[in-house]
Amino acid sequence: MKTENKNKKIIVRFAPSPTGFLHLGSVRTALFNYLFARQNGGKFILRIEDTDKERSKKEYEEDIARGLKWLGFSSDEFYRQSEREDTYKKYLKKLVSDGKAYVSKESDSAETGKRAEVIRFKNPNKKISFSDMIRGEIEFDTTELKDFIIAKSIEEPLFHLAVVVDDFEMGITHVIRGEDHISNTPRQILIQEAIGAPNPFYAHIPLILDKDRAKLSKRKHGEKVSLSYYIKKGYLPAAMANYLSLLGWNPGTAQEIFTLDELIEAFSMEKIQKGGAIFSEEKMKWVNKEHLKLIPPDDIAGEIYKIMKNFYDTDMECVKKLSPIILDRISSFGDIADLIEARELEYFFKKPDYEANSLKWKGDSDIETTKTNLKYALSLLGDIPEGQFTVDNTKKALFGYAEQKGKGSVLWPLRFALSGRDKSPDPFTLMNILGKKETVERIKIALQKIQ
RNA sequence: GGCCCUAUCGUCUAAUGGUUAGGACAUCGGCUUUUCAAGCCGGUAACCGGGGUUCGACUCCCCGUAGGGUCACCA
Repeated sequence: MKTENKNKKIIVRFAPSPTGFLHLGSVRTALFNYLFARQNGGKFILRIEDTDKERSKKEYEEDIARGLKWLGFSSDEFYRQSEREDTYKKYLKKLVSDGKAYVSKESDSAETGKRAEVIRFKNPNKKISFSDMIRGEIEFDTTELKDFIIAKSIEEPLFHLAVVVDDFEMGITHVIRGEDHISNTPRQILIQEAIGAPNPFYAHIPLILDKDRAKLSKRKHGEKVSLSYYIKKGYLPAAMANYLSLLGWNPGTAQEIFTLDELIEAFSMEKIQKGGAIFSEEKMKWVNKEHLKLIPPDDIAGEIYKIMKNFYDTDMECVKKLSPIILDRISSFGDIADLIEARELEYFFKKPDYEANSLKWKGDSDIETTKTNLKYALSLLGDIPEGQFTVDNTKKALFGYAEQKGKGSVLWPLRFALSGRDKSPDPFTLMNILGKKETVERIKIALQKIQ
């Protein structure tokens, strides 16, 4: 049954229906199609399957286009099925006149609201088998499919007819789609045979599953199945593609972090998994963080600045200092807003407010020790010139004393005086960011609080 | 329920008849300029069950079991 298209240019298509926001499963289908096309110098076609006029919405089509653009999956051709009805009509007419399809009178249309007449495909009732590139030989007995409906009327084709006609006319060589389409394949092959179209190669990729091992569905999981949710969360397009590629595929090496170009290079159909894979936001966060590390520091600072300036009166110079400690604490840009909301960054912009008792290290018996240490630290810091408040210099100045008196006893009060929080970066980093003047002021305030 | 697909640590996966069953995420310990975060080091953790085939099965075959997909005038 295999068609002789080995030497032809590879042409694939991503064919979503605009009946909802771009779904993660669709994104991965698009990704595999895109990678396969680009790797083989083939064509990647985007085809909007909007034959269902009731459910198709322009905003969903726009969401699909926006998502693909964001991911960087450029398409070579674009089609909208709603604009190709003349073509389907031509095939439908031919099918009917050839006796391979017929207009069927339906009963009980009055109660169900369904049409009195539809076009049914005349099922030859035979066994259909095809070789799936991922699963191997699959056989169906089409008898149970009966004479299935291929169009509501000569003007209104349905899914199976439109798909087969388009794949034929567009010269699709490989149909790469979700496993949920396996059972649609025999119907489509039947139609291919009826219109004299060659059979494309098929590759049915496993589904993306939820924690309960069920298909990721909008109904059950809401916005988390939509790409737009992750765009909003500040994930990187390359990380998204990277993580999704790892769901149901592996490169055959230990490499896990890939740019899109590296993915195009490494991709292979043979390495696609057969079983469904559970989506893990945890691992995706890790992949995103790895991609974050690949970005030049100044670019990261730029992104952070864009977000920070909405909350604090700050400038690029300040953000560049803050950037490394923020990067350590986020896995996507969306986490920055969370950090700000949790007031984790507030003390960089405004003097902290806290109880004097918090300054005391848990190992010290009384706050007098805290006071002594803070005072002495202040004097040590005083020797460092204004512009040279680097991590190294402050460390050099304080460390001997800290080791002598106990690191916790010296360093904790210092850190707390600067941040006012139980959790923060270490005092040396804090001093470097705050600068000498602010550091000295905050230590003096701490000393006053103790009295 | 019919038809179809699938089955290795909690999760994503490697292994293409011979391995102490490997890696990654998560988790748990430890380390670090004694809070976090990040980083580094280490630990726990898997071949669904039963039959074959074979000198030898995670790997091949069969039967179970479990999970999933699909059964529209949606796509």
